[in-house]
Amino acid sequence: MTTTRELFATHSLRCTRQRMAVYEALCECEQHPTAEELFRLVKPRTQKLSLATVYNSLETLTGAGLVRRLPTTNGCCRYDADTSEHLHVCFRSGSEILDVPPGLSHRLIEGVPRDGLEAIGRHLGMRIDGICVQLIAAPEPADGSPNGRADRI
Amino acid sequence: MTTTRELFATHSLRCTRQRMAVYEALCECEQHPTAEELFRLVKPRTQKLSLATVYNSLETLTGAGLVRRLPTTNGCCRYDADTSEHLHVCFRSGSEILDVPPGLSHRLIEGVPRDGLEAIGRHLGMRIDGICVQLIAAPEPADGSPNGRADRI
DNA sequence: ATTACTGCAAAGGCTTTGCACGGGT
DNA sequence: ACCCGTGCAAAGCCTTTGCAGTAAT
Repeated sequence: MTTTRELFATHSLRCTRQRMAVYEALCECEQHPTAEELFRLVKPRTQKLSLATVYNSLETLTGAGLVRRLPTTNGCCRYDADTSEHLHVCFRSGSEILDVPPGLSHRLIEGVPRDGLEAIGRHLGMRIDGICVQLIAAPEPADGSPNGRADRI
Repeated sequence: MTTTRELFATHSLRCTRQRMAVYEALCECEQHPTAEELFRLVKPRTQKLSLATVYNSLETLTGAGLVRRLPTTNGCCRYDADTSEHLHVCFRSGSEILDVPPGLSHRLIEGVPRDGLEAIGRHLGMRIDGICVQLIAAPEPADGSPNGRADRI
């Protein structure tokens, strides 16, 4: 078990009270909060914390690779301290993002054909070095309505 | 070949000059533009078009299922008139989104275990009715640098 | 004739930035 | 002692909204 201090040191990050509080709170979050949500969560337990610092910390941590920014469809970023490759479930409402359990995440990510990715990378002159999978969830209709069934995709 | 008029009629959408121009321009786009980019593209060929109307049109078309909003990581939405399930490549810079060729898209999407999705849906009390896959691309390093190789994922 | 859509400009979220101060190394 | 990180408030970007006029059905 490495401490936040050690982890930050490894990445040449200064251990400020605020930055550590932000990171540790994010690590404990099951759902992936927005900057604002994280601020409201961390603020009460931390003296002298501003929203700007939450943004700055998240930016720094993202740059260091300790935090991942999750793409969203409503212009408001969400953050994840689990940087391992795993899937997310997003609600059509855009209200929340959840993790898919590791088992299924792993199964799907293993199913990705490596050679295909490399081919794309070569074609673009880029390196494909990450994958982001979001399952889109909509409210379950009461009856078996004809459209939008689970097998649509 | 159905015309835009017919398509809109099918979805009970009014055929305004602006809305049709926005939709047809988006259909022709290879890359997936932001609202602003689309506006700059359509404006010269369309009399009386405002940016607000581009936003309104995209919102309406998205609601009708003719257009898809692509999640991004920088708080600025991109749009895609191809609503079939396919993969995207996103650059770390956030500057652009490209399509993955249908062949590989299809191969990957077919690899998704349906039973797993259904299990997740049941668990959430939701219906999983879409999937969004983004491959993340970074500039190819000149040498074979140790970290961030294509096989990281 | 009715109703929805448009343009314009203002307002609204989310995020970044400039600057002076304080804290980490 | 040095320099980065912080707080605050202002500015910035993207998007939505209110309203009066216009166009589609």
